Amino acid sequence: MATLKQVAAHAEVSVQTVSNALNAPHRLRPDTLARVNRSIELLNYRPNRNARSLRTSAVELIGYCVPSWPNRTHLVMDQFLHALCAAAESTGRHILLFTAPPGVDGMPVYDDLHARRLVDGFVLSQTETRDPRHGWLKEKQIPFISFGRVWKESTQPGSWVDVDGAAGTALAVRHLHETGRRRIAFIGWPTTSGLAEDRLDGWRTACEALDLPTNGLTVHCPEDTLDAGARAAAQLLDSPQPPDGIVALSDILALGALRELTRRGHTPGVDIGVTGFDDSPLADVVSPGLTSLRQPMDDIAAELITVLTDPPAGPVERLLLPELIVRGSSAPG
Amino acid sequence: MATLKQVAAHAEVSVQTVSNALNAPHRLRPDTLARVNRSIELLNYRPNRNARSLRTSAVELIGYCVPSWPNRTHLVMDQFLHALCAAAESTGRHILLFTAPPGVDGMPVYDDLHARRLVDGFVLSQTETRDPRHGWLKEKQIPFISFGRVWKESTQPGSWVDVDGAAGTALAVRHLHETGRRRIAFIGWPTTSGLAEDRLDGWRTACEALDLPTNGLTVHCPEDTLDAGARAAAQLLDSPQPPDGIVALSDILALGALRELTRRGHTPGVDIGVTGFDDSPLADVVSPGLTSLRQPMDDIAAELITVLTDPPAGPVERLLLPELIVRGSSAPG
DNA sequence: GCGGGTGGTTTTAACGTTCAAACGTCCGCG
DNA sequence: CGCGGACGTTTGAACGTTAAAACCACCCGC
Repeated sequence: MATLKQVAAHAEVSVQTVSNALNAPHRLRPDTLARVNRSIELLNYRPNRNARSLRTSAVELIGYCVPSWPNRTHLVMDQFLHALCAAAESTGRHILLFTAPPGVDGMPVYDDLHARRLVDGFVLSQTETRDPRHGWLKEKQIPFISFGRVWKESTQPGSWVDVDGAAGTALAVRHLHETGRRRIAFIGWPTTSGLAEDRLDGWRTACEALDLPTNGLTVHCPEDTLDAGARAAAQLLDSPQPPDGIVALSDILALGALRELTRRGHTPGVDIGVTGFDDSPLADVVSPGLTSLRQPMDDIAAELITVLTDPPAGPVERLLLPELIVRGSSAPG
Repeated sequence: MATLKQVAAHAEVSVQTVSNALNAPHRLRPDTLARVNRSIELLNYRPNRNARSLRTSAVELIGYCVPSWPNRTHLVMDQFLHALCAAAESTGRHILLFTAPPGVDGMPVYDDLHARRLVDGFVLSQTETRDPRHGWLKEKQIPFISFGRVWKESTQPGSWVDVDGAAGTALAVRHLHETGRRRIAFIGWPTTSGLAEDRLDGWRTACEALDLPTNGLTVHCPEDTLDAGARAAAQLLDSPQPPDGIVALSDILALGALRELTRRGHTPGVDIGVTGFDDSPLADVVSPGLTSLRQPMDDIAAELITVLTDPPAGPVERLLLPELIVRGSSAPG
């Protein structure tokens, strides 16, 4: 494995000149630069990142705690990770994975990784209501950026990027309205979760803006399962004035609803329009396809990495819009 | 941030003695050790990993290329990643994520990460038929371990760990047989994929061992979607002698089959037993629950890390058994 | 012909750690 | 009493890189 020293010897310049050829090429005379580059090429030199990091004290690694939500399926994690990696790589950085206990118990792990200089900072996700990690990291002056808001706190420590769930469900409502639906229901989770409240708000606001009814058109499912979605749909369909559109908080709930509709002989997309959230791989794999709100993973990841690695003066608080992917469940072919 | 030097000054010993206190405590006199440890504690010292790696030329990081299979849903990736991280951490290592083009085009990325000493070695997954990566890495003497076999090669470069798909489907067949089924069908993929062939073999062998019929009881789906699974089930049910059990190659196909059964008024688990493969989160989220074969992720990950970080003399080739998780789709509760 | 830049290159030192060798002290043994 | 060895500790050097300062030509203007 070639080192700077060997390249320098080969190109008959000093070590520092080779270093400059890589980090500040404008400082070299063009012919020297060419000669050095030839030697680099010839010896197949690659800078040793450990030596560089030791000197500059920047490791160009970003920590990400691999999530393990026990009871919630995480169907788009691979998309997120891929986007995050790609965004990091576009700035010459990489993602380091680790595990940690949830909540404040995990903080020593974060601290240790940072103190031992394994990472420069962290990307947080799976943020929870009143997530303690943000305050802790801020306190310790460890760089981080949050994907997701710390709900129900008046002021949130640090910067965050999130998807505008309310705008998303509003988008779904308007789409269903445009395709002729006039009674649009919402299937969600209990509003103890900030995310659930956000998406519910969007649905309600959009309905009111369009003069659509909202009374008796919400069901809160205790869990995120197909059965729960199916039961919610059944409850709505059995009501005196059943809906002709359903906005679901998640793809899983939406798929459950679709199953119930099909079971009762309805044709999703024709009789009743249904939308989900997240555009998980499943949305494209069922029939009819499930209309769903895709989180703009590439934009999210790019923003996360930018803000983390090159932080502006003040805190960044950035909401991104999801995109409605229309499939057969709301507007057949 | 405290350094060895500062700890040494505080404990009134030399730098090397502090280093020894951490790496070879038996060399110190007990009272010196205690004194040094007190100083370490007091100054909250954490060794700088970059400096250590520079000296020892081992970074204790393992590269893993974040998969992006375009048309195949990867529902258990989060489980795998979590297990892999945990296994790495139990040996003081971590996982570094990266992206790379598929096949041989991605190899420069692997090479670069290794040459620049960002990683010590790699864990490969998403191995394909005649995967070129193994030979390439072996050639370059870059350490790696494969999760998954390179199918259809007589000899595979390097060590691998894999799940015994044939044993899995055989397990499913015997389970369905024990619960009284006598015509057990198989829904799979075209046998161009080694994995598909493996699981098909297991089904066939088990059926033959039990004197069960196999003729006209296989369907090969071109894609891994719910619809494909549903169509396959329909085709089987429409045949002159319909099956009373279905072993599916994937959870997705199994769920498609379940949907078709329900649609036709059958009761899965009672009339017909169905099993899937992978025990994805969905298996537990549908009703009735889907009986499925769980890959022993923790064992797989532990084995991968062990073989990679502490390789035995010869190549390791290790098949692990999946575990049958019985739910309502095969044996209602 | 001489002070003052300027552009290009080299020298020196440092980042924080570990390895290998040197060192000093104490002990047992002949 | 002196010598070899074991034990515990320190010294010196090195890992591969970059920041900062020093250096050296060379050119310019007066």
